[in-house]
Amino acid sequence: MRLRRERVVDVAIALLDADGLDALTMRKLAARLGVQPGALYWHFAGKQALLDAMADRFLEDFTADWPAGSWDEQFAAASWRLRQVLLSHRDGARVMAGTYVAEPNTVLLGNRAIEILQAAGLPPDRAGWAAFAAFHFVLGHTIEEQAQLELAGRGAWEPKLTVDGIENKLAATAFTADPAERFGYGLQLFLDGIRQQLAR
Amino acid sequence: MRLRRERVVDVAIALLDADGLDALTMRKLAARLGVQPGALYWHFAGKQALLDAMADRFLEDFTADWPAGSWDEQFAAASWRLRQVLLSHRDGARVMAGTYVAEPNTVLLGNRAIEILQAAGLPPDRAGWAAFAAFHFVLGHTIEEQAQLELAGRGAWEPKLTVDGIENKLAATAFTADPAERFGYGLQLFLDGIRQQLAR
DNA sequence: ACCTGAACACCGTTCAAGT
DNA sequence: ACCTGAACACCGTTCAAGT
Repeated sequence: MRLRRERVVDVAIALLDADGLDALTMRKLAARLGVQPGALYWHFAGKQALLDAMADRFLEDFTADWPAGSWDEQFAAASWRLRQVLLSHRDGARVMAGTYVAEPNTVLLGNRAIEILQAAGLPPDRAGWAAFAAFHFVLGHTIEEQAQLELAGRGAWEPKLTVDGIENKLAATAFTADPAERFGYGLQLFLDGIRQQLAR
Repeated sequence: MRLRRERVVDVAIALLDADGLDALTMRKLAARLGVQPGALYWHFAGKQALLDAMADRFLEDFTADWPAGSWDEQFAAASWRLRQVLLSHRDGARVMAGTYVAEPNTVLLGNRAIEILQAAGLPPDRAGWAAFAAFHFVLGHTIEEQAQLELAGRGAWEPKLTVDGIENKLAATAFTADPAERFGYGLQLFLDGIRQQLAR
């Protein structure tokens, strides 16, 4: 069968969803594929290359059905959707954060984001920087959101609201509120900032 | 000597700066301390606890000499300084990104950021969410900045400006421009967003 | 072209026992 | 209180050799 490379990514993602990123090893993956560990290195240069392929798979068909509307509606919808895609795979955000933007679907998404912002009126380079900043926010937020999910799922979960006798305000606001509400607020902050830039 | 725990962190950071995060292993650290690997587990519950302590050390004296000025000047200055601190240690941003906000200096910094934004006029919870969003931006930006430094230092560095025949616009804008300029732009976007919120 | 067998050079962590 | 000795249960990666 000539569909090996794709199947490796399929099973790797299944393993990720089941056991998490820390438990995703080349050896376990090989075992599940009924193959020797070394065989994987014919298909992928190394573990990171496999992770890159997995992250890119997350974004499959992402740009295919793109949201309609004004530039800020499109940008907001895409951001919400990216968060959703990352949340739909265990440790999804952490996987994506470790990759470099060089795989096809990732490039397509980045280009699309830049085009939206350019069409809105931002200069090309600023559009790129803004897209990057937004990407960092979504990743950072979702990594932390999933980290909380892991901790909650693994039992022991006390937010540590005071440390060394001083109040942990960041923890208090972050762990109490609804993650989606927090995400929406950060996104709004970002969009307001771009609008302000456009007004200049 | 009763200063063991602190010395472990000292040497761990020295090892990080010299060889990078991937080469920082408990066994190498133990060897450099002239001790058996197992000995480290008397001082730290595990490797992550050591990493947490290292990240918190990065922020030592951070809140001690806090910038003066209006709320946005203070916030901007603190952001620039955080980036600088992370850049001053190899893989510094990646180390900090892996930790949870529960160590003393990290908590102090988070609280300070929230207080600034609250004094500016943001409600307590919004101040926390905004501080988190800013933190995510700084970390995300600096991780990627250091990833580029690693790649550049390790030789092979061609930005891959096209992939599968399509242009990689994100890479083009991100790898061409001055990182500090990009950082400043993202920060401005963020501050503009907060000002917009305050105006409502 | 694709995989096996078998090795190399490591890891983090635990824990009885020592001092 | 702090560390040793020694083990346990793994890792990612390479590469000749097979088919």
